[in-house]
Amino acid sequence: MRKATRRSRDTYHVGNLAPQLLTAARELLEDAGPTRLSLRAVSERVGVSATAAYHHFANRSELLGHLAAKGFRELAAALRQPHTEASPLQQLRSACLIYFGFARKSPALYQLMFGTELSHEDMLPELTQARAEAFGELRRIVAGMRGADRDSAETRRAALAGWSYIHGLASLVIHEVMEFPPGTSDERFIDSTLQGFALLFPPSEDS
Amino acid sequence: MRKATRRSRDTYHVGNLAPQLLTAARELLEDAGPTRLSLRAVSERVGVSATAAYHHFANRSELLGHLAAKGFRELAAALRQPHTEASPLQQLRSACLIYFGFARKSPALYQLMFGTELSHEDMLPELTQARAEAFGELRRIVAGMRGADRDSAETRRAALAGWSYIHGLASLVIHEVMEFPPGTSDERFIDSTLQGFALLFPPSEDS
DNA sequence: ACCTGAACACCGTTCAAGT
DNA sequence: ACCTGAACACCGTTCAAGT
Repeated sequence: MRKATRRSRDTYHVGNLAPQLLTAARELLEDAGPTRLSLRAVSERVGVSATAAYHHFANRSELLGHLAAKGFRELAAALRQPHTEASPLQQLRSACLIYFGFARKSPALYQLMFGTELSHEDMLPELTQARAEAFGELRRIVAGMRGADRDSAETRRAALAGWSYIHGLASLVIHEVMEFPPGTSDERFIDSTLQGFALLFPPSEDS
Repeated sequence: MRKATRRSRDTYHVGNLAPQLLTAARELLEDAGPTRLSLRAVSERVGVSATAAYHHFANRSELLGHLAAKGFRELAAALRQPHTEASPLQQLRSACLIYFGFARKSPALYQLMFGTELSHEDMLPELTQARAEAFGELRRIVAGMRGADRDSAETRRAALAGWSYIHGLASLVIHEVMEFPPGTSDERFIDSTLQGFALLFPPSEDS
């Protein structure tokens, strides 16, 4: 007989509850958004009591922090492409596309990574490091473009400028502040705004 | 005798509850952050019942929407400076400083304006318009810099690129993704990242 | 017209208790 | 060691009722 009830004992003391909670949270994240993602809903999805999570995470913030850290690691991995021997501008374009695509594919995760939900007080070391790793990839790309040292102050500045630009653009689009032009590809959109920059910083044509 | 109790009847039927709620919300916003700002706390601060707000706003989202709209109007006003007859780059620098200063002075308001808390479904027309107004100021500034038409496609692209950059930079700083270098002025910081851009887009020095 | 109080369905989090 | 259930202090929101 033994009906498989909802509160199945299959998930009692399984031993790997933490990763299960994380993947459940990740699944719910894109539907609920980072603000409305609730610990209770995550627990219920796994089939576990509402308080079980507290034996694996200090609180909701910490679970979210692990989720964000995973996001930064994925972003870093996506950016860790082979050195294509293309022109500097092509490399910049390519990195922008990867970054922009990541944000567009997982907007809620991206919002979590860069948003208000992360309690900045007790930051997970894991998260701080994953974030630094992602920024490191940006520096590596920029250094390659310029044929310069990855850790020089100039490269850092250039990478921060690039990061600001692409993060701002992705942010404006996924928060629907700017409408993403319907019927346009990511490629065309990135190219268009990259052109916009050239207009903003005229390559010393007159004067 | 007539003690002035907390639930004072002074605030019963005053007639201007809506603006009072708005200013109370604005006051609480920077302490609580956009995510944790609660309608109940706002009502309590005004000295009114928890449900009174529903006679003036459809729900929490709408109140937040009005707050954000006010923020965009303030930002637009700050940007609406007289045309200083300076070099294009000086004008860009000046606009960036104003924008960056706004975000740094009211980080929670800025996060609300560009964040997840705004239910994008039923957007207030007021908010959409105030936002467009702010972007209009950016376009005006960029058009002035380039000596071009404010509504041309090129100016729009350049303005969007500029907006992406400064929004990204402000966003990274106020969300504490990038540490704002301690002991540095906004001026120095903006100049430094603006230089970073020059490095990213080399002014055609070598072929 | 404008506001209140009780009520409902949610939250995060704690704590004693169970296995 | 790992999980549960009851409980607490919060939420947003509704609705009938008061002025």
